[in-house]
Amino acid sequence: MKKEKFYITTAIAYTSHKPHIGNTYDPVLADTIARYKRMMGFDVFFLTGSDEHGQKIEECANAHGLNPKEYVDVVAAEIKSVWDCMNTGYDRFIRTTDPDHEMVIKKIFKKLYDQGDIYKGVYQGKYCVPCEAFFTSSQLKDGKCPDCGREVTDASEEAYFLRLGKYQDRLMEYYNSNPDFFKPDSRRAEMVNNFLKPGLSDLCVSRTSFKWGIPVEFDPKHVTYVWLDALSNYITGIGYDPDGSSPLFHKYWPADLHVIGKDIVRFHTIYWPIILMALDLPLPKQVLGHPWVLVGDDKMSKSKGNVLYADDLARHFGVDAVRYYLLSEIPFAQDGTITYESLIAKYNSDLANTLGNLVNRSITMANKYFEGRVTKPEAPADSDKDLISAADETVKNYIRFMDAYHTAEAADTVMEFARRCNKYIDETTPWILAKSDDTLPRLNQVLYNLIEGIRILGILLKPFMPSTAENILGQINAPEDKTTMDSVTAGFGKVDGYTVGTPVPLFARIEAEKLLKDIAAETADEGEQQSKPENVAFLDTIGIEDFAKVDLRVARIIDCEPIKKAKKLLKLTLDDGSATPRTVCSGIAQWYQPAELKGRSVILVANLKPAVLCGVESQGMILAADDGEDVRVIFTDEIAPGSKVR
RNA sequence: CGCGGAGUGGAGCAGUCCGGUAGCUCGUCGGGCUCAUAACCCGAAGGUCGGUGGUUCAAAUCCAUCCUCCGCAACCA
Repeated sequence: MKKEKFYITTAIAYTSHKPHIGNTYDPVLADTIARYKRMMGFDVFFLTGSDEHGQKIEECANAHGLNPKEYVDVVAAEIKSVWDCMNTGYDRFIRTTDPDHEMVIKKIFKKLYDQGDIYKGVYQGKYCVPCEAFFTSSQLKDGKCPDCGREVTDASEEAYFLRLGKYQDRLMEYYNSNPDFFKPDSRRAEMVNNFLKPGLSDLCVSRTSFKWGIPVEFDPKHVTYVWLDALSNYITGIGYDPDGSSPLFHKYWPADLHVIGKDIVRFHTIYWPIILMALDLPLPKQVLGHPWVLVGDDKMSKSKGNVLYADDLARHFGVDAVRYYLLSEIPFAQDGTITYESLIAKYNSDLANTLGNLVNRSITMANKYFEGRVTKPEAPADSDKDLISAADETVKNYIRFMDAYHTAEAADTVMEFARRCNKYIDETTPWILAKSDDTLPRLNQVLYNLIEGIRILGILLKPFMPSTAENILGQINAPEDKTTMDSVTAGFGKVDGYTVGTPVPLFARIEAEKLLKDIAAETADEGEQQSKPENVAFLDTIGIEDFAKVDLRVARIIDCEPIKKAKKLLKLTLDDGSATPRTVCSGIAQWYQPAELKGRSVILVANLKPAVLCGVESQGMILAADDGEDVRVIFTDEIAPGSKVR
């Protein structure tokens, strides 16, 4: 029988920095789904990789004194090693700098251009300078910027655009006829309301402002801009070619599942399908936009010092424990959190106590009472029926949850059965059965049921913890053909007998206090080198006359209030030494309360062209230091308003 | 009035569509057991299900309204 195919992908990781545990969730989740599908008999292709172009890479490379290619080689290798460390069994790790990818992107660009889906646009009278945004004439409100209502101006930069409007109705139809396209479904409304209903604006697919990208062949000033380049990895990675694709492509496309973070759902459910429609290719069947992994209540950030890396965690807890944590503790549709404390708690209770101890005590008893040998009883005892039906239920529920990609519920189901097995030991009291020869047959039966239960656990855990599963099945010496999903769906009691090996604890219990102390000591060492600002390239040298054009002076904050509707902005009223108060908007609301700013003096850029932000005119800006995560306003209290800053 | 999600015992979550004794894991306390990794098993305490008002014999669940948090969009001159 021909196997059904299953093509699964992850988002490709951006090569600007080493991926943290949140970034690592994506490939781990996809890997688990891929392993599950393989186990269920699918012919799986699993693609992951790295996204390596763009201005930011150019800047990062610059800051490290490397050329972009040298830089991405280093980071891509780092990403790959983290993925490998987490035991992700991908079939290809594609890099957007791979020659085959670059070649095909050029062809795609050309093809879409030739057929009129990509056109060269010029920002003629449709560019709002303050908003730094491009608008098509249909988007303008009374001929003015729809965002700020100001005049739009001519701009000279040209770029290529992908026509999206043309495909919008077809996309909506696709949503409607494929109710499972969005996972979880709640993302659908967000996309339809925010983007489809207002009408799609064309997508900019080229840039001239930086060089590190795939050149547009027929117009070398331009490089391909991120989304066309990055998204296309899903087809270039398996051999798409406008001039004739590989057998691999014909076999696996369309993708069955794109596993991505919720922040890029928009690109995968709007732009990507439209690119595919333009290429006349079938659309992916499902997009799973998973939530984020937070540390405590916060997003991970360098300056907060709360960044966790998968390889560090794996060093302390083992790869499988980290995988298990991510898969069982991150909810399907809500952000989850990870901390050392919660990881330790989960590790001890689920892995060491419930699962590890069950395996250990069962094998120990088999060795102690029967020298490792247990045989299949003739018929199950009445009192065992509950255990056996629990096993069957577990398998059924597990499959149901895994088919829906609800790994946390599936893991829960597995642990529930492990607990049921532990309870079974108390119910049957093997140590009492061992005291009399009369009850030895019953003892054999009990242990057989236990080992059989452990076999099922081992198989179900394969997608979650590959090496632990192998370890479990190895310790009970499960016959090769009885380590498959088929052997489990066939029902309980399909092994004739076991000769178990020596018990080796799967997960040693962790002493929380001690480990936390060690980790604290370790991070303290690193702390000194940490909290470096994000690498930003230095700008070209300017003359003093250029600097002199900037009118910097001291201003006192006489009033300060938040701007409703703007999360980041505070509205400052300044005394700049002149008679009239001046209004300035500043994006510091995350870091400063209005009350703590009133009365303080800051440095004002006084001759900056005014701009309207969220409906408030801002006449200048104030200076603040920004390391990419944290922001500190520069205060100059004690100096009179209006004083010159040089 | 931009769009959407969430608020349930100390913690993390389920239950809400299709009203009817509030459930799970961890933690705490008490007990049991000794095969096992101070593990395992049983039991108990702990919640006016964000507030208020309404519909109903009956509301965590339906309706209205308010509060708080989060994401997307906009916005860091």
